[in-house]
Amino acid sequence: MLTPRTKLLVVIAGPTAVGKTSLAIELATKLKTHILSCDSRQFYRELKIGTATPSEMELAKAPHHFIGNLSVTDYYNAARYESEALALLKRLYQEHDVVILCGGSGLYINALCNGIDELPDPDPDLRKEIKENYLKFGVEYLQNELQKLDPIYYSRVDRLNPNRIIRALEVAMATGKPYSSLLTHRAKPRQFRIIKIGLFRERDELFERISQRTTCMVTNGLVDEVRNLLSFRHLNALNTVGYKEILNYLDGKISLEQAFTDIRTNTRRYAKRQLTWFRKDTDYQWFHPDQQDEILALIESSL
RNA sequence: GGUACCAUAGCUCAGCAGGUAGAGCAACGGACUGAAAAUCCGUGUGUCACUGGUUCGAUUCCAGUUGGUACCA
Repeated sequence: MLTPRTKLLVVIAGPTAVGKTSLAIELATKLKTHILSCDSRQFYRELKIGTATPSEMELAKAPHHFIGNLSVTDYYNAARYESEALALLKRLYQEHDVVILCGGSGLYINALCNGIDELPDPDPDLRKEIKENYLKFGVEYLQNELQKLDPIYYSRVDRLNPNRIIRALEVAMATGKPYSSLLTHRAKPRQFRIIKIGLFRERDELFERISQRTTCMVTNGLVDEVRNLLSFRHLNALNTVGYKEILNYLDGKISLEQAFTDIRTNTRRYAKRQLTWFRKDTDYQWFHPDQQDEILALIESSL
């Protein structure tokens, strides 16, 4: 008796500039399948150069999804990604046994693999109001409100992180329930199996690649890309490594040379945070990006 | 060649009237549930250039050596 073949999601994750894109394309070509990008900034079609979005040539080699699918003016979040990616996977699995998820946004990868709790999207007016009070009365205001509305979360949250508390407050105010009571910390069941592959390079090697990629972005016209986005500078999508620094330059706050240096530094820090995130997920099996054959063998043995 | 000054963390530099040292930046570690390339927390990582001398004790004082900078030749 034949058992139905279970579908497989291959997660290719790792720090920025490690070489995820080209490996994913190679794998997708060999497995004749699609790539779901999971990069919270490559969603935005206006952010191309500074986010190292795959080139037209690369995109042509394998079907990609979630690249340039949004405008910087669109609102988006990890929960939406979860439902959209799940819906897309359902379709793709009708014709493919394996699909590749490729990206460096840990929260979004988790949202797809484990699910994210059902919480309300932020109400912009409410968020604005809380934020104004925060700016007026400081983080103590946030802490006091949280202690009243959700003492449990208050006891364990990082109380100096305004974003965390603002989110907890807006959920508590919108639902009338403590934020902590809505978090299940339970993984949602999935109709497919998942293998997680982490890509790793020595720090020196990674930093060298970051440095070279930054030089490349500049040559490819990053400054012009940012200049064309000046009217969108207040949007969250522009709060991104590569864009913030060039904005500082265009504002005359720093030299162009300094902006490049800052991009390199901030990209290294971003890579470090990504590594911290992925390291704690013990499901990852780590490979050097050159170990394509080993990775392919692992995937095929899982099919 | 002479004179002066300098040599302390990856970098820029404090400091010690003698009791083995500390800031900023960088770096490193961590947190993370609708902002996540975001946001936030933590950590000094050192042959105090080298070799001697004085001293109970030298990174600190003295001499020499090496390297650097400036000026004079």
